[in-house]
Amino acid sequence: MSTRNTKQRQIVLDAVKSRRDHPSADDIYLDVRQKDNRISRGTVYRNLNHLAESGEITHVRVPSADRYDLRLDRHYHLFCVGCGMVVDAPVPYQESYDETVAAETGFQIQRHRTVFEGLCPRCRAAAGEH
Amino acid sequence: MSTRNTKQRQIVLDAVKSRRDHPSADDIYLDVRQKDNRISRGTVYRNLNHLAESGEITHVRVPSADRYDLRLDRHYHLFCVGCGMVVDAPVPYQESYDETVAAETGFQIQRHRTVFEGLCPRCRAAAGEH
DNA sequence: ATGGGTGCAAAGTGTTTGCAAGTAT
DNA sequence: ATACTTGCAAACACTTTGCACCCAT
Repeated sequence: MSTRNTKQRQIVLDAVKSRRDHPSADDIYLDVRQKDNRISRGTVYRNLNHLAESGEITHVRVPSADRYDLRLDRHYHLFCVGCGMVVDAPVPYQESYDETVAAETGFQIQRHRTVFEGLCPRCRAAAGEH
Repeated sequence: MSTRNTKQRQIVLDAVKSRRDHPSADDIYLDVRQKDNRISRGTVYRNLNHLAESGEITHVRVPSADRYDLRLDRHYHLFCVGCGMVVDAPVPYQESYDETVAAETGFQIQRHRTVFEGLCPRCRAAAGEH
């Protein structure tokens, strides 16, 4: 056997699934501590890695700290450089890119990750009023 | 005045411009030490940040450590998950995405970053021979 | 029973920063 | 002369890990 269903792993998975805002590992840690205040950060990180590797959650790379996502389909993200908010991007994953790049480079492509950078409406307004 | 041409900054810029392999800050630090063995890591990091902000070099976000690029036009990258090698991707930057996403989300988009993940030919071969 | 999982704390990585001294303008 | 820069080392933020104990299978 190589995977066990521990109480901690389940709590971490539930925590990710109950949020729509692309939480960081520390966000999850804080949520998880509400349910069981003896879970350690190490356990949260280990389980997030494990769940992401096994495909039960998705891991999103953005500046400062990685985020986690309950969506399993491939999609892009927007990152607000003002406040760090992450949201899903309304453009489809371009599967053809992976084939094109593989064919032209000889790489065996697994996926690509796209992150749009800019200011969310709120931060834009805040920046605008100088 | 807000920008000075120090010997250190010039050496860092030259170091980035003399490489085609998307070096990390530490790679640049090591190169730079060949020319002047008193330059500190802090100075290298500060100058890389400064040069990237002023648009004289480009900064590439990939796992483990950021890289720097002498190319100034927007383009995508490939990252080998086996050896960490970074190369330019042979697909064009999709400017229309930025407009679409801005229009649909209300974000003020500055750019998007795309990184393809996979195995380079060498690592693929190494993995293949099991 | 057995080997993956946990809690804890320490150790890593990569990067930033406070400070006093140095230097480009 | 002024204020941006530097070198140094300490501090940071995020994440991983060694170890002894624990528990799901």
